[in-house]
Amino acid sequence: MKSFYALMKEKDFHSITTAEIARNAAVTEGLIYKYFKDKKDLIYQVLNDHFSEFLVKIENRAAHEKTCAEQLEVIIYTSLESYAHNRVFSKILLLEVRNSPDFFNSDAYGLVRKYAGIILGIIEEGIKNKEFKSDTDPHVLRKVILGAIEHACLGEIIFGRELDIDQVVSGITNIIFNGVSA
Amino acid sequence: MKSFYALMKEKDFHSITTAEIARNAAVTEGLIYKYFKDKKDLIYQVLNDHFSEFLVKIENRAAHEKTCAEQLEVIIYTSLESYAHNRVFSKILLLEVRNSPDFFNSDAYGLVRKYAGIILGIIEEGIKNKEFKSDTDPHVLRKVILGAIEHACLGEIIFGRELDIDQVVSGITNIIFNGVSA
DNA sequence: TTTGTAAGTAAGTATTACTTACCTAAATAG
DNA sequence: CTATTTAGGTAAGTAATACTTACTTACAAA
Repeated sequence: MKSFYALMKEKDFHSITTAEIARNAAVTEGLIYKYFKDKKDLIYQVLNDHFSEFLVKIENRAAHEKTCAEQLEVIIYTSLESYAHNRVFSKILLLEVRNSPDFFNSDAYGLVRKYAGIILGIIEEGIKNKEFKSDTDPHVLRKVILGAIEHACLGEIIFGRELDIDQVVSGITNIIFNGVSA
Repeated sequence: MKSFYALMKEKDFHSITTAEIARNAAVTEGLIYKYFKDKKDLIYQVLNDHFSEFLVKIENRAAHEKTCAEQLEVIIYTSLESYAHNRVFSKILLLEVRNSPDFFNSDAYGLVRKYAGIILGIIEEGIKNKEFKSDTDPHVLRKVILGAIEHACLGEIIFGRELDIDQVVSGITNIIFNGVSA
């Protein structure tokens, strides 16, 4: 996993060969298949590890905020920060696994659902306690938040562009909470 | 291209073989490489065709709206509609091409940039004519819009879930224009 | 009538994900 | 203290598949 992770820093999944992973880890190719079902399984497990850590961070930080708006803001911040600081993690999650159907049966996808569930819970709570407008569609708001987070990272992941996290977070939250209509 | 397109309806890019594409088109494998640099080039050209049509539709419809808000709304609507009605198109664009660096040198990517440019132009116009708040960050607003559109389609693309376009469009525009804070 | 070019084929080749059969060492159980 | 299971590891395959090469055919234009 370490060897594969290191290779993912430099190139995309498809152009990393199993021979390369093995050589880099100073083992033989066959050994990979003692621990992983196939090459894809390897990427899922790496993702799983990083997503676990990420989730813990999210939950801890959100627990320290009182309003739902603040909780959402800290989740947006933490997500952008994690994606930006760990390019391999975000590369895997946003570019490499979505096109393979079996990802959606993996443990890693279970964590993604948990993450999405936390956000939905906060939104619903915010509507219930009148913090958010009652006509807000919780699922759509979640789509907007997740979509904004993911799209905001793409430039960084793909082109290596620097991302000004504070600026983007305040931009996103400002739009979502207050809207842009004058 | 037709043969490949038909196969993309049923399976993902990686599990479609060149042999299959050729057989399905009643030609030999070698012929593919007379017209396309490699397998990836085939997908880029299919995407390019569909994106061209999509762009025309976007531009036509937006031209009929007067306010910038209405223009953005019709773009969101048309994007969701196109993605939802053409699963292969959206599968290619959102799941299959982003992980290959050479996509970003393709003609198809040029069209994506044009699309993004149109949206940015409308946002900037809206800020200039005071339709949108002056502190709106145009690039961030665009990220939110594109992210929301793309994320909204993922469930449909990946799991084949039905998407209620009108509901999602009004949900997204309501959030973006008016915000969710009570 | 010649020639250049576009459309097409058949039979490769190299790469690469994955498998199989085997080996070794160290726990663990009787 | 021995016997046996099991975890860690290897070497040498194999099948599949993206892509290449050298050749053929048809036909439009010079």
